[in-house]
Parts: sequence; C-alpha cells; structure tokens
Amino acid sequence: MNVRLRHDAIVRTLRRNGTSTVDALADEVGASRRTVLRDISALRDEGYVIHSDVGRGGGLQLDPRSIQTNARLSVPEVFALLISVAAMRATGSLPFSELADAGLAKIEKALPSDKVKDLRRFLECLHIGQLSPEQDLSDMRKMDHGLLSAFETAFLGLHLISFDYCDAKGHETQRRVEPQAMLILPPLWYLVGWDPDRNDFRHFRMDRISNPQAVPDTNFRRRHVPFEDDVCPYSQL
Amino acid sequence: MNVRLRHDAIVRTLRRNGTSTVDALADEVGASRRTVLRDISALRDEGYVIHSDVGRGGGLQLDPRSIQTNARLSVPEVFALLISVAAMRATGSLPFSELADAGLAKIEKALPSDKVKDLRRFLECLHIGQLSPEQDLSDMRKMDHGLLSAFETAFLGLHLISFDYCDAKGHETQRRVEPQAMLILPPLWYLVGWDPDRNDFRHFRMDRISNPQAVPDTNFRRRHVPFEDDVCPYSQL
DNA sequence: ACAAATGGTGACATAATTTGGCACTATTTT
DNA sequence: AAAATAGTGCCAAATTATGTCACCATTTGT
Repeated sequence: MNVRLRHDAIVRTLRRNGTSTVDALADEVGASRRTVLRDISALRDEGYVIHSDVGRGGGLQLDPRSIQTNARLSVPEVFALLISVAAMRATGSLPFSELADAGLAKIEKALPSDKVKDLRRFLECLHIGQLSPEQDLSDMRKMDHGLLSAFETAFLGLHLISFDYCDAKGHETQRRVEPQAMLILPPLWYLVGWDPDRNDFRHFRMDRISNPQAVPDTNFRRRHVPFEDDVCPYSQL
Repeated sequence: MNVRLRHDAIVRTLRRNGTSTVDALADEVGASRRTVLRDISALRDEGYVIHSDVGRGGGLQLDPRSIQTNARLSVPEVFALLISVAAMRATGSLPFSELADAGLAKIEKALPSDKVKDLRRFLECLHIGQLSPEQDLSDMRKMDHGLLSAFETAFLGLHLISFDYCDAKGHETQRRVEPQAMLILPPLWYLVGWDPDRNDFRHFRMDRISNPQAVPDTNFRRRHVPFEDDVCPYSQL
C-alpha cells in the first residue's frame, strides 16, 4: 500500500473510530507498528493534532478541531475561494469565464507551501458524520439534492424539481417548479421557481424542502424577467 | 525534490509557459531528461492531456481543456460540492453545521480513488491567468473582493461595502451599502444591500461593481425583513 | 508493588522505489 | 543532411520506505 493511501486510511480510521491503538491501526492498514508510528509522526508534522494516551485503555485520537486551531488560512479566505469558483462559473462573464477554467488546487500551488497544507487540511477536515465512506457520500447527496438540483437547473436549465414543501403554517404540499433563481438571505437560502401549475413565481425556503427530485424537463425555459437596475422589488420585503 | 512536487511544478510550468521542451523542464525542476519523461508519462496516466510536437520548435503543451474532456466526475457534481460547503456554512443549521465541520478532501476519501483523481484535477485546473504565483493570488483577491466582501458581510455582518457602480444607462455613481442578500438570477449575480444614505434597499449587478472596498461598519445591523412563505415579491419581476 | 498495555525512539539491515545515464528510434523543421 | 525534438528500454546507482528488535516511559488495573 502506498504511503499516501496509508496516511489517508489512518486519518479515516481515526475519524471513524474516534480512538484507535497503534497496533490496531497497523493491523488495519497492513503495515508494521513502526511504520504506523512513523506515519503518525508524519501526519503530526503536517499539522494534524493527534492526541495519544498510554497505558490500558489508551490509544490515538484525532482532534476534530485541529483545523480550526491551526489554520493559517482563514475560514473566510477558503470560503471566498469556494464561492469564487461558483461565481466565476455562474456569471460566465470575462474575465471570470477564463478564470473558471482554472481551479482551487492551482490556487493551492500559487500559495506558499505551508498555506497549501492548510487548505488541504481544511478540505480534508470536512467529513460526513461517522458513517462509512459509501454512506457518507450518499447521505451527502441526499441532503444537498435540493440545492444541487436547483443550481444544476438554474445554471444549466435541465431539470424541473418536484418536492414536498412544508410552509410556515405547517401545511405540506407537493410542488414542482422550474428553478429560476436563488436568494440568499442569511442565514436562510431560498429557491425561486416558476410554478407551471399556478403559472406564477413562487419561492421556497431550502430547509423546508424535502424529498426533492430532479426530473428532466423538455419544456423548461428561462423566465427572463425585466430586472432593470432601478427597479427594486426588495423595498417591500 | 519530491515526486509529487515535481509533478506539480511541471504542470505549473506548462500552464505558465504554454509550451516547453523536456530539456527545459528537466532544467527547471532540477531532474534528468529521463525523469521528466517518466513524469510526463505518469501525468498522462492520471488523465492530463499533454500534446507533444517533435522537431525544431516542438515541445510539450498541456491541453487546458483536459479536465472537461476527461472528467469522470461531472462539472455539476464538483460544482455541487463546492456550493454545498458554502451552503452548509451559510445556513448554520443542523445537520449542516455538523457537516460544515468536515470537508471536500474527506469527501474525496469517500469517493472511489479514480474519482478522487478527477476531483483533484478539477481543482488543479483552475488557475489565474498567466501571472506569477504571488501575483496570481493578489489578482484573485482583487477581482473577487466585491463578492468576498458581500459574502463576508452577509454571513458575518462585519463590513459595509463602498464601490463605484455603473447603472444600465451608463451613469457612474459611488455607493455604499450594507449587504443583506445575494440574488442569483443566472447568469447574473445581484447584491442586495441596504443603502443608509437613501434609507432603502437597493440591488446591484455584481459585474457592474468596480473598486469595491470593505470598510468596518459598527452600525451594521441585519435588516431582517418579514419574508413569509406566501408573500412572493418575485411575481412582479 | 507489579504486570500488562500502551505510545515512543533509535539502530540497522533489507526491500522497494526512484533516478540518472546511455544507447537507440522516430519525427519534424530548417 | 543536420539539428532538434519526443519517446523507449535497460541497468546500475541512489534514495527512500519498511520491518525487526531492543529498549524506555507512562498509565491503569489487580
């Protein structure tokens, strides 16, 4: 097994099990005790905070907050990078579209090497609960399906979304809309869609959407609305 | 020099120079011709599309679209991941906030290893023009400053943004607003802000904003507007 | 106090991998 | 024809990774 893969396996195992001993890890990754210890040391050099307790009942423990305490790259910075990518792709405007043909790892490379580590670690620290790798992903997909579909549709114009919606009064209805826009009103995200059944725009709080499903929509069209600079529909909000 | 670092250096050099010869690369990364050729071969195995021309004036060329043609991980998929992270952090709601303590590289690890490569490559392909590493980053910062500020403010409530705005009629004005929301109406992004001078909401096309500057704003407050589920201000759009 | 379980280090031989050098081929441009 | 270039196969040398073993330090349970 590759060094890098082994390191990944160790980190993954520690996250999953919470606590593990050197011998258990060695057994799990199929390497010797000494090698695992060397790996642990290497991971620490990379900035992982790994607690260790000796004696009976002891073991290794990966501090889940290690990224927050050690990050030289601030969260807003990383956040900005992530959002930037989205924005570049979304606007499709120069110089953004040119920039959008590029990527975060390239930015990684433009950063000093110690910052690269932090970015990598930040990305690495995101994990999905305590599930198995496979479940992690499917869970992730399920949770973000609404959001994903909305964006996919909004940006690519491919799908109509049908979902269950629970309104402010607790009434549950089944809806289907052509997503047209996203409104971010922190801390809430809204999906703005064209409802073909009601022949009008409707908006939905993302967190009240459940069981969203994207269905291919051949009739989809961009409802391009006159949205001139000096019309401000938000005054009434 | 590490293998991985050398691979990165080669990719970076190819992107920067557009075209380069094996010998030049060997010189640049401080390795032998043979080793560089092996590296090129390895990069091709990983999916990089590297064109080569023999003879005088020939050389190696990295196809900038290699990610689009070879990605097994679709662009929307990756896009969804990026957006998801932003969304998680933004909503601050469970289970999102829990998820937000995790990361893309962890998702990477949950993916089959061939998908990991694609994700890495996608991230790697983003690059910032043809500038030097240092300039790359500062340019990046400048370009996305408006967006960054908007989000930073919207999510953290820290800053007021002042900027030059060119409206639809071509009139340029200097504005300052407290960012309150983002509206994504593909392909355009709008910033929705509270204008303390006009005492009203105003919205601005992100691409018409120039020279944005974030200034600390001690008076900032969230203009929390009644935005009930059945009020739909978009009907009039 | 003692034994067992645990993390941690150093040394050294062995195994595995990477690298460089060389000879050679094939293609293109001048 | 000559020069410049990419590409391949082979092998020895260099480098790095790994395993084994001996040993130390700390903690916990009996």
